[in-house]
Amino acid sequence: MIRTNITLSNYMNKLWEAGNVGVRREAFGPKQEIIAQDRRYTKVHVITEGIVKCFISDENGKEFIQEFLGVGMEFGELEAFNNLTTICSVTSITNLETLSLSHNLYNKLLDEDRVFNKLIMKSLADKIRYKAPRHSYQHAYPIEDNIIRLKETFPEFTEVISKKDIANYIGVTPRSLNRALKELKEKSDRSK
Amino acid sequence: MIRTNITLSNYMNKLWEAGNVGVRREAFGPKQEIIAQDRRYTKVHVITEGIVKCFISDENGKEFIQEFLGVGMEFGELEAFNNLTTICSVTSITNLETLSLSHNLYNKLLDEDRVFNKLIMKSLADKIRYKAPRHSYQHAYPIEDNIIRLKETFPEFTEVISKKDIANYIGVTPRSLNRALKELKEKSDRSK
DNA sequence: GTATAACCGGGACAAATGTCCTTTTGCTTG
DNA sequence: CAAGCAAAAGGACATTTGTCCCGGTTATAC
Repeated sequence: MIRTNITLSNYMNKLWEAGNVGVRREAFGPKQEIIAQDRRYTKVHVITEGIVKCFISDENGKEFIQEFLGVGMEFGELEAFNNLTTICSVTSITNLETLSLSHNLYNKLLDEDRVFNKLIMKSLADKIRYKAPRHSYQHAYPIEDNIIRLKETFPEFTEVISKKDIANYIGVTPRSLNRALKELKEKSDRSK
Repeated sequence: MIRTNITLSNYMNKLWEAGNVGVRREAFGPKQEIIAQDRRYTKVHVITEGIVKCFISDENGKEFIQEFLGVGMEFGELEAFNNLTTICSVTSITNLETLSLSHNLYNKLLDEDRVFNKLIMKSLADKIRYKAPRHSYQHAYPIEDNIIRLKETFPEFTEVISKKDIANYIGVTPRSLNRALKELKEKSDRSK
């Protein structure tokens, strides 16, 4: 549920420690908007500490959470390839630290640093791999099954992430999520 | 709805014409399974002619279509990065021609051919960019709106792609799709 | 030509989910 | 400690979507 990529954060830290000009450490408090949807930016971030949510919101203000990103995940990178506007907003959930670099430097590293190039290529491929089954599963199964599944992969999810965000992640309303949670609880109570 | 990437197919054709050893042209009839889910393969394909559907199926045989891929789109590439099993099946809808290359050659080209590397990087980034808003939209809006949207981006969709596939693409049952189509028709009839 | 099978389209009902709104809970702040 | 606020819970009803099944059409074989 919360994705990570330790290999990449390790590598970024190494670049930073090597004093690579242009790599900057940034820090944010919780609930800060680091990237807004439909805007242009010139930086890529790699998370070194904390969790963000990455979401699309529509005209009615509804949010649909794409992913929760943890240590080692990058964001803002898609726009480094094609100079388009962002499709997601990115907001910190916890305290956050990132290493950021400009599109220019990012592309330069991709060109000149094979290890970096490979890491980013894998990171992109993983994002694709991850998304496909998730959306498929969400469509095909009722809410309850999705919650059970979440609990399995990430038991502490309610402690870190708000109910509203979880609902937006599964793609249902908070009301429906509650209903499902209640029914799950009743079922487990009965079986005791 | 049917994704393409002409720059990539052009480049692949150039590689092929240059007699690049290991790039092979392959041809398939309609409804052939080129890749099956949860298997291992050692080839990457780039489409040079035709359309495929790329889908996940669950234990109950339900299909969820991830994308329709047209000329210039690649498939089987994710597994070249991490040697895992496939997450999607890929089946031809029309007659199909691809240029295929082994994982080895694919990775070699990524390493040695900067133009190729950049093209693939962009292609991966585009796949991510494309998926996010699609699933978001499908969740947030009723079936009817999704159909209207399909019609706008791809008016001839019913002629090429079967009803069942369209339903699986939107993530609803054929029954629901029919209902929505009927209501749309009635609405347009009334306004005449 | 007729029988048989496969394939829609759609009716009727059931189930899941959303909407709206009220109540409860827990936490912050003065 | 009380007041105020934001998040969470849930009741009541509406809407959407799924499930099951039937009847009609088209294709196919003999």
